[in-house]
Amino acid sequence: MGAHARGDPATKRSARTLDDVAALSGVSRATVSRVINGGPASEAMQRHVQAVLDGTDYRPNAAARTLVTGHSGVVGVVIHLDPHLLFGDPYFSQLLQGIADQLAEQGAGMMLWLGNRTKQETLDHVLWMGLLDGVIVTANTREDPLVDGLLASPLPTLLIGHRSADLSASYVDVDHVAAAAMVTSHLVSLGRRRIGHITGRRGTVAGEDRIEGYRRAMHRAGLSTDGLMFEGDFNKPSGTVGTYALLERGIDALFCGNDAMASGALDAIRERGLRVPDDIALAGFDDLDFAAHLDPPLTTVRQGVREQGSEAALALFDLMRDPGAGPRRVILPTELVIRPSTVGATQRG
Amino acid sequence: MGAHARGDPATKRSARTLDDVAALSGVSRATVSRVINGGPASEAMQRHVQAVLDGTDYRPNAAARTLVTGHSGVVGVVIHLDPHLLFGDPYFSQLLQGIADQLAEQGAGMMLWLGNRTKQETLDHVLWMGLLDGVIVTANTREDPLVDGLLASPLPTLLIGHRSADLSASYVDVDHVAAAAMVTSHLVSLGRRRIGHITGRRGTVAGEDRIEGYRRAMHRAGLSTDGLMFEGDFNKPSGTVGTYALLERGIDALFCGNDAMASGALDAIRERGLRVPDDIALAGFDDLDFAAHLDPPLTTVRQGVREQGSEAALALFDLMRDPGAGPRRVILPTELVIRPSTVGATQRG
DNA sequence: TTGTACGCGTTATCAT
DNA sequence: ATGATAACGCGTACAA
Repeated sequence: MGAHARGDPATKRSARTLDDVAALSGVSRATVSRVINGGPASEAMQRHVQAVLDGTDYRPNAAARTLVTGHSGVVGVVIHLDPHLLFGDPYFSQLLQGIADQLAEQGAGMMLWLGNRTKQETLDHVLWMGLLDGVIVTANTREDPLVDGLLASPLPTLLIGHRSADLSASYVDVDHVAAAAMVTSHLVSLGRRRIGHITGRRGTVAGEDRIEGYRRAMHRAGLSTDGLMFEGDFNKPSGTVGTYALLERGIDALFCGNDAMASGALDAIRERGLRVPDDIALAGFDDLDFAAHLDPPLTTVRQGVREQGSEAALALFDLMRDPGAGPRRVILPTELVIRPSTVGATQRG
Repeated sequence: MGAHARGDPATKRSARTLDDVAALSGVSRATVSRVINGGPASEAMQRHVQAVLDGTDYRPNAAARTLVTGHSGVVGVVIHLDPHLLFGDPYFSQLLQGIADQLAEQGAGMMLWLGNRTKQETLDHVLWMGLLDGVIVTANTREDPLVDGLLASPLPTLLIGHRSADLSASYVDVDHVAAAAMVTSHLVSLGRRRIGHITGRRGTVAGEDRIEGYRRAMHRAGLSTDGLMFEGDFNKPSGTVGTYALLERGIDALFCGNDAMASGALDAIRERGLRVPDDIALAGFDDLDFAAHLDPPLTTVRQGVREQGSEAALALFDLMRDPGAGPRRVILPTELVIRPSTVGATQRG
């Protein structure tokens, strides 16, 4: 019942420290360290020590290693969001997957902070926890003391999304304005004239940039946006509510700030007995998995959320490797994915 | 452009180590350490050092602290699941929220591993990363080398869910068998006789335990289960497919292994032109947020997923505090939530 | 109450 | 190529 190596297939000799292994192999601890870390060592010595190593349950002490090298191999990830927003939106799960994937690939650990606390508390916590080599943080609102604090700290910081003020910051983002303009122009090109827009949450960069893109495209086409916008919050219900409102004012197309709201819009449109795309052409943003399986499949903007995550991790590693080389800025491409919700294929086969 | 304390509201004096602070306050570093950690120190000294401390940007070095104390204040969380299963299922997001919440509450950090790697790789990684005070891992399949490895390691380990073989392990779980029997009995009590069951993924504890509960309740009621079971996988599509299959064989009620599959079942039932609950009484398991908003709202089993997460964190802390006191076993209560999908209220208002 | 000094386990610098 | 030995920054027994 003791805490011995019960369950080990081959019973390994216990060696807690480098000195233990050194004693077991009859060499100095420095040599063992070199064998482990690939320092200069003769072929014979390599094999000898490695053999001993394999016969023990030795694991390097991460704290000691971190103390002397100055880096831990751990990066922080901060996704500060109201819990119900966080798990309601597949976007963040995918983002997390992308980050986790790439970090694992690089052999790095990941410390995670979700939005359960105030931003100030979270900031203190992250900074206090020291031992981080760098941090990835989602920057989705215009005002964000958490992001400010991280950027002001000595910690290498990489933003996912960015505010226009983040001039000297490193970030990964997509061009929301251009992408939104692209969708809107697509609707225009289909001959639609009264194109509504259900916006994302006020104060978010993505939400407001997409509004800007919508506005520009409409203006470019010589179309008015008066009374055609409804303030949503990125959640499905607001898509439904907003659609009822906009239908009253007469629209022939609708661009929703994200897929979730487009899904809600679809419910409202169907409930009113209207057809998509015949009566209303509908488009979303994100291309989440379900978008292709809606009825009809949804035209939307694909932004490779997962890729954003892994690119962020990659860029952070680059930043950590050479912090002096200036900020890393990555703008990922977006893609207009045209599906029957706008192009009007017949409903089914 | 230097890495100075630019951006600090009040420009703090830089103090990287305890010695720096000691020099600044004219005392020994031991005294500063005591003030920080609440050791014996005079009132006057407390105030004096604290004042100096507040005037600096000093932060304790986590690695050094960990090295000497032997604990890091960081716990690992391992949720090993196929990515598409992970983010398709709100269950895990909520679980993670519950865990993260409680860990933050306790001032602990959280290192996260998701299922991007093989279990062996993940195991090595977690163990290699040392410096963990304990680990929480989801145990949802019958065979799991990852869980086995963690349990065999010296790391305090807490399971969420458990296999019957995990006798000496600490875990938080619900009684799936009893809960599934409860739902099934509810359907029986409504006069239903041909009650179908769409199971969870084969090999999962939750899936097989719920089958067992269903079987027992049916047997107790003297009902046969022949041809009434369909093997699902916890995902919505399998609910739809399974429902079509079971409808062919004639059922008047359906118990799905989770809410996601029940949602898929609803689509199939509606598509066949049948009514819920009039023609088919429908029940799920989990009581995820959307269950109450289905049409009709879904009868299901609430299992406080979030609570499971926070209870797991709590139990782990308890285990770490006194590892000798034997395994901690927490069985959380479940609750049958009866809604119109079984009790047959009129469709709306 | 406060200061001195040692040890935590590792890597890195220096001789050899 | 290998072995002593000095850091790394902190907590804490022990001495004062």
